[in-house]
Amino acid sequence: MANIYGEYKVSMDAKGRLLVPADFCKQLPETERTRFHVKITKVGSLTLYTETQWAQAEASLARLNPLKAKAMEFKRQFLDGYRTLEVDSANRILIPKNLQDAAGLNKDIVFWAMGDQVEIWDAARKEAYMQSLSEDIELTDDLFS
Amino acid sequence: MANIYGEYKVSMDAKGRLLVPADFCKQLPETERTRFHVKITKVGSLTLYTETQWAQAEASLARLNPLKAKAMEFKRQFLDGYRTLEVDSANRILIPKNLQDAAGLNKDIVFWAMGDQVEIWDAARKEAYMQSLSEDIELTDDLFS
DNA sequence: CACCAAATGCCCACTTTTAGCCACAATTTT
DNA sequence: AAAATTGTGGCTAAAAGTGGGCATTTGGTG
Repeated sequence: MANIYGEYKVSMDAKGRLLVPADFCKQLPETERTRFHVKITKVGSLTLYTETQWAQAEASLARLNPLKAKAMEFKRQFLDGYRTLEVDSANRILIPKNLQDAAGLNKDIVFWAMGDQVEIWDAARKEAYMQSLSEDIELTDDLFS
Repeated sequence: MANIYGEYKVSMDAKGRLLVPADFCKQLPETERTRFHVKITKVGSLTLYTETQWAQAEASLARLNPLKAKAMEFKRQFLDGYRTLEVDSANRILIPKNLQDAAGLNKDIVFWAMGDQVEIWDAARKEAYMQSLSEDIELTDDLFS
């Protein structure tokens, strides 16, 4: 999977539709441009998965042992606030109300591709979040896997 | 990677395009002249990466452990305000609006190559920044790694 | 189970932005 | 001083981005 990068501003319309930025889209293989998967994150944004990325996540979930309570709890936690989104004829995705609310989305939205990870943020909320990280994080060995 | 040096004045046009100074360009291998990577810095300028430099940064990012919150925070901090820029037929790069704003770019811009690091500054802002460093910084041992 | 309101899908039309040119001014080289 | 290179600005067609109408579906409610 080629990594994709970039921060793109888009505006959400009254119906909750977001344009998938053209530059962003072009970085994806043709086949990955018509459907996405989103999920609420712990930090108040949405994560966007491509079809392939989601397939991987799904495969992991499938391997969980259904007889283990903890495993099922993990699954519920992981899938809380998950949706599949189809891209419309004008290259937009419709964000369901509950996800809009969870991520505090207003008009100004940021599409943020960070390699293997894509996030959708309310512009103001991202601003605030970045502020909260204000001091520099040191890059120490233990941050690597 | 050959180090490159020099400070070049360029002017940004109404569309936000910056000429990549010819002298600067010539110091780069042919293959590194068609695409650059930029990122907002903490001091209010932009950092320019060549393709190879970026590839290195990317490789480091890829090694971060996605399960560590701190690591992901670092990643977000690092990639805040990042974009890939293509060079146009007249050797210019188009600086996206949000980066222009973040770096306070007006008409007079400075391209500043400092060896392994290239920065893009608004001329006035650089002036002010250099002023703010007014007294000499002593070169003590602890400044080395 | 019939109704209503909200949410969604689908389509079209309009506005804004941008990529890709081209022309030319300024500077340097021959 | 002619020619080549470098730097600047602007035009235009095409693409990107935005907004709204209306039909259909969904889910809740009396």
